[in-house]
Amino acid sequence: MAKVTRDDVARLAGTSTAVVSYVINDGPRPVAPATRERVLAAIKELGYRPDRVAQAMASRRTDLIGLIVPDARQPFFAEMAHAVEQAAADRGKMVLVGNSDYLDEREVHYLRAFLGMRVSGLILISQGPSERAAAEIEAWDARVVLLHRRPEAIDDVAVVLDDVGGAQMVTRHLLEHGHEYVACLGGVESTPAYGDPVTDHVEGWRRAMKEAGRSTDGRLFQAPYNRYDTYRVALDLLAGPDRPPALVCATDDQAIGVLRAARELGIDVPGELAVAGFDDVKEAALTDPPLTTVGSDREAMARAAVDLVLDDGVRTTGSRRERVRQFPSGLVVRRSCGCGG
Amino acid sequence: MAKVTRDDVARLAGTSTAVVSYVINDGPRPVAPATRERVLAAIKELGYRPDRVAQAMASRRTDLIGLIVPDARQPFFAEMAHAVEQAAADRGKMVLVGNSDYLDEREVHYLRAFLGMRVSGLILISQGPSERAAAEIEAWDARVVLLHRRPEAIDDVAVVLDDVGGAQMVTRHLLEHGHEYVACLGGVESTPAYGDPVTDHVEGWRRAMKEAGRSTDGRLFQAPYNRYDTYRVALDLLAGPDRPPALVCATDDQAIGVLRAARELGIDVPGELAVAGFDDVKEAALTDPPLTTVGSDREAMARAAVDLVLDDGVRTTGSRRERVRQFPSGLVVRRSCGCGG
DNA sequence: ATGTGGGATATTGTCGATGACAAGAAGGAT
DNA sequence: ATCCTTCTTGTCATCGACAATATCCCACAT
Repeated sequence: MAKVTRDDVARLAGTSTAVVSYVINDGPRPVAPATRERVLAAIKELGYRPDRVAQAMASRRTDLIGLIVPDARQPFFAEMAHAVEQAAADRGKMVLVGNSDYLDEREVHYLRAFLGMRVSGLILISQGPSERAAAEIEAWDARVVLLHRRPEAIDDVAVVLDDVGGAQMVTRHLLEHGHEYVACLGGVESTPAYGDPVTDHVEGWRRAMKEAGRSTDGRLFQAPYNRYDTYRVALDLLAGPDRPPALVCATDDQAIGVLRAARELGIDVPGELAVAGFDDVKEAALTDPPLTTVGSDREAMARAAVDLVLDDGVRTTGSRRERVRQFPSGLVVRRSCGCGG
Repeated sequence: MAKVTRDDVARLAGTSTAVVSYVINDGPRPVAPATRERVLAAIKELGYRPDRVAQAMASRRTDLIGLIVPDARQPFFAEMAHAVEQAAADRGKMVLVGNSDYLDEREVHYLRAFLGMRVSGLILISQGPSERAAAEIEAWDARVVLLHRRPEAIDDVAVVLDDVGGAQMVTRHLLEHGHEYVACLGGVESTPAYGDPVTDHVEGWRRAMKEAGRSTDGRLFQAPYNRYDTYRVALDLLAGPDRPPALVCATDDQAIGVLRAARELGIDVPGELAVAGFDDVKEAALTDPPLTTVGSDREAMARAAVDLVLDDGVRTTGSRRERVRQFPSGLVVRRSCGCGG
């Protein structure tokens, strides 16, 4: 079956090709109702679908938004990606998702690929220092909005959470339960990265500990960002001689790994070990015990990111601070901290 | 910064535009080494990136593969999507992922969108009867490979698992543990769909029960395909008067919901209730107890799907049967069935 | 010298739409 | 009737690359 083009439609409708275009994306010129009907009928009869590639070519636009995440298999990113898709769909845009797999190289790869596809904007949940990504963005003069994480190298508009405040909040909460101290499970990055949520979580924990007059020395542990590796790390940590009485994790996924390890070792949560996570992924409500964590309005953040990337104000001037849109985080109390029952 | 086009490169390198193309995708004509060097230098100096849209326009090809899944937030689909991405990357293709959210309308939406973007092929993990999808595929004369599920309406090449055999296998295994009978937790579809894995799982369970001389009457239950809803359904099911001694679930995600409900109710697994899932998602190894399930070589299936969609033989003739590539499933024994410890 | 073969490079039509601009038609005012 | 408006519709250059075809250049055989 040969491809149906706009010319075929025009021929059948007895009009010019321009009119067909006018009907399709109503504008830029008005079309007489009768003509419109004929064109519509022809389109339906032939089963014509405009070729998006050609449209993009001619109009120099697309209704695509690129979204790059570290790993869409992780619940948090999956949920965030879904929220972005929804927000984009509400504005008639489609989202292309790329997984960087926490690799600089793949991040740049997708950046290039998406930009080459002329996406109308890019939302980036970055990883690592991202200097190469920054260079790429610069080279293309691309519209980019950073989401969730804000690498120092990339100076674009960002939509982030109050990570420090959130972590401080949970830590305080755990402290209020009367634990002698609260340990922290952070990430594995060697160099604490500026603008990194996990780094901020650690900072929040530090502040809460300090204001409570507790020392943080030797109480910060590290684990990868996924439940599987964290599970292994936690087995050691919890089986060791100085198991902390309470532990705040930088992400829910890590907390889930910890919970699993605790069960394996027969450690009662929250009786013998209080645990808290961060992110409030859907699954946090279904762990055993349900996980106390820090939540945010993910839909609102996704919407903000989409709006920023599509509307003005993205490449506005202003200090770095002013170009960051920070959302509040809220404590989600469940049972893993020792509350309720 | 104005966009750098191929013409700019040609000008700087002092050659014609065609030569630049020849260098970029070496061919179809040879280029003298010296010239190639000059072109390469010019490309680097200008930071030139070929415009993918224009390339697609002119060459009538893209290196894109569309993948439509019901919901990428579910572990199984997320893992499958990842495997497809890997397989595609190995062949130099990029994957575009769309979520149908189990809606016919969105399935067609993505089908249209991807086809309009001239993807070189489509891999479809379909849902529902998909008549509209079938019509769309027909209209575009698209290269489609069905993965995981094979709706009756769409008669394309398919890559599937031996779902019946797998379910039969686990059911037998549970039966061998000496349970009086094994109940089954299937999906919620009103009309059992042809080519649907879950329907096949139920069929496998039925066969295993029959060959063991057990009745299946009143022993088939239903729940949605995700852990959250299944958790609620399971609370009722397990708290009821005739709780089954063993339960095979149509998916791991459901089994995880069941496990959670059992814990909530204080029912020991596998002591008081043996549980098995299907899919062997990564998480199955980390549940408590670890989940006995049915696995498959996901990478091989993804590779097969990608190969089929890119190579010949896709629209080959042959009976429906012959155009289905079925992979074997294998029992993954862990502890939720009562084995080991 | 002249012809010739073939590798390297240039020219150009094409893909399928968009949208600026030109042009045509219809209706109103003078 | 003639001339403007105003509303619709048609023409065509354009987007940025590909690739078929044409052309050039030069070594080599005759």
